Amino acid sequence: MDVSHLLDELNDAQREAVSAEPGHCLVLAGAGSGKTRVLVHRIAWLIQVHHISPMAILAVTFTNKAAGEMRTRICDLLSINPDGLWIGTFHGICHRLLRMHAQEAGLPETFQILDSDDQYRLIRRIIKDMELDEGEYPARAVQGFINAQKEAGRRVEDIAQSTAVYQHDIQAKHLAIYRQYQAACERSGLVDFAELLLRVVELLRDQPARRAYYQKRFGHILIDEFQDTNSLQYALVCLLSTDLGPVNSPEITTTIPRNHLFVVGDDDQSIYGWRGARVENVNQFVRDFKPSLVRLEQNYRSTATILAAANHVIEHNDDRMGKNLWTDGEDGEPIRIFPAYSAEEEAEFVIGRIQQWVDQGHRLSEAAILYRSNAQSRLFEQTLLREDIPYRVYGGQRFFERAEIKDAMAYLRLAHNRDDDGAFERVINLPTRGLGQQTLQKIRTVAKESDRSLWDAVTGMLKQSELGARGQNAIHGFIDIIEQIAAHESLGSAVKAAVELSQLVAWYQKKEPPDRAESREENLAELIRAAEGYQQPFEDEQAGLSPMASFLAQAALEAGEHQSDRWEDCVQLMTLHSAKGLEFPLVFLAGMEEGLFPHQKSVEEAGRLAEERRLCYVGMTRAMQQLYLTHAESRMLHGQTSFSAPSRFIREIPENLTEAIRQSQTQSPQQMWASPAQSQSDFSLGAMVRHERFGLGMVVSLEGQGANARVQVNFEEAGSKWLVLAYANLEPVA
DNA sequence: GCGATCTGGATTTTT
DNA sequence: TCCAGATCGC
Repeated sequence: MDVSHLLDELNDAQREAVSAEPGHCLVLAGAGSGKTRVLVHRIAWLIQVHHISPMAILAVTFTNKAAGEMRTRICDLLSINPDGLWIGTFHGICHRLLRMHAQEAGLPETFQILDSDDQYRLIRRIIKDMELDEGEYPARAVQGFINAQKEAGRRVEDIAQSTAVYQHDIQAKHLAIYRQYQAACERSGLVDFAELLLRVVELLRDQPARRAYYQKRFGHILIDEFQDTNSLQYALVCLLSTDLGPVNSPEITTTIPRNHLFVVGDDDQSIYGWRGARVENVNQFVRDFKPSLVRLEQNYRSTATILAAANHVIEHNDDRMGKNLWTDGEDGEPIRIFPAYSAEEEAEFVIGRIQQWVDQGHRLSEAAILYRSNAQSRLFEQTLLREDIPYRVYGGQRFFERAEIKDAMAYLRLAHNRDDDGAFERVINLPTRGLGQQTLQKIRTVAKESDRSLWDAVTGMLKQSELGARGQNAIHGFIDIIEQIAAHESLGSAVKAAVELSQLVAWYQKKEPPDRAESREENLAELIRAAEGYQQPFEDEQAGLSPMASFLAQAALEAGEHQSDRWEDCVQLMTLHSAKGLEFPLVFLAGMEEGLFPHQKSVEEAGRLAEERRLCYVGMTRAMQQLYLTHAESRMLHGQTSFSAPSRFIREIPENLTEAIRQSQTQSPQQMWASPAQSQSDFSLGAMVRHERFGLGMVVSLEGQGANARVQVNFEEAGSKWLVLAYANLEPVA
């Protein structure tokens, strides 16, 4: 078979990776270096050249989107549908394994997935039930604690046994909540996201035969975005590998042919440390598996100037694996830096430049405005709205996260599994059917005392007539609805029944303004349509899942699009985090200010600056042709005007790669930072200073050093305002 | 059960 | 400033 097409369009490094000999391989893939292409071609290479069965290949990604894209591209490349090939997210794959081995993993066959929102609600409920102070034990923090424990592979028992730290009251309480939470999950047959992974890790760890089976089956394991893996995911990879001595008993490993890991990642693009991702896993992988190493450094996206600038910024980080992006393309235009007086002016400037871009015959959708935090989108949106320019904001609520969808889904969940207490709590009185807190509390108490689910408890209480007449009626009605939904055979009609019988639409119409209610109604209609057209994945069917179970799992695992992607031509607005993996001809990094980016919290907490810098690197490398960095001297933050110096990341770009749009201030940002004249020693209490905009003022206090240095000034000309400023924005007056 | 009012907190996000 | 969540009064 002619396989030249698999290598023809690749550069040397890509070719080296795709055709790497059996053994482990680590591909360090810089931004825009064609990493997905390498993964896809590698899989095709394994199938067509090494005649590996698709069944023996496991490809893991981080998002459903990436998994879908990879599948499509493989289909295109091979022009066959590689059935049996496992491509999915860590969670998707673990879900699949648990469906196949529910019993062995200690789960009921009907187990359902608890998404973050469900998890949060459940934890809050438990904290309330335990009569703990919600101020002292915020559910969010406890949720973080529990997930962190699970991600470290720690069960309640593991922690309870490990001594000292958990003797303190707070930790002991956290642990107690964890215990209650886990018990509640088990009673209801619910599995949270971390649990999906942990159960599989435990299954493979404790059952050598199973482990051996999958080690043998998956001869080739490919993992994307390895820098984003957490401890649990790393543990899973180790368990699936035949090579990691300590976890495998010799009698088993010797009988299994060696399997191969192909890992792709970029330590410079690790931006999810705050949610448990461990860049260290990349180095750990090198130590544990001694892979061959391929660097993809040729960039096909950005101009040489943009790459040079990004390289300079990222070089300020230590502990890199080292990589230098290059291109054989053109130098392109300089990085443009705009110092705005205010955030409003920044927005106007950015949108002005976008209009110019369009006037030059380009498309709106080629322009992206990237920012550090979501709140920054507001001003841009206002300005775009005023100028009547269409735009799209990424992020926000996704389809299956919408309240009305979750409501309807709770009816379905309950119809599917009566023990789902989370679902019960959510809709037992929604729409309100006259059940008060008292009745509800009574039901909870009974359930708790008899260690039964709420559904069991309430049906029991009905039989014993332990409820008031009104409550009795209400609950009868509710039970009736659930039973009716459950009686439907097809998924589509069950969902339709859930939406109709629940009378959610009427409820929202009564409760909310017409436009809001209308959108909810549309979403519910969309839900029915989605259910009616739902095609159960082959694997789910194979695993013996009912369409309903599979639909519910899908909804939790894949929350759907943020917005219906109307393919309109519009400006793209998103956070730097959401921009990862995307590219745009024209990119604005807005709000490049100390305190905002790098964010204050990351500056304060030791060791978090490097990740901010990587985020900057990610942002810069999104740009194909033009890159603007803008910062505002003043902006409204939490209802107060605050003043900030330009971001240190601007300073880290050599001046010869940049062009200052306005030399309004005394110096360019680079000079502001570099100039020895602008240091604390040049200011003293009571000294007079001048500010470009606020005029003459007097120094009333001084604090901080370097980037965080601030001086408080009383500006008499500006109506005796006391403003806190960066030194760099002030000029001493003799 | 629900609207009006008060309060506190405000990176980043996928599964 | 702006939002969500808690609290209060009917």
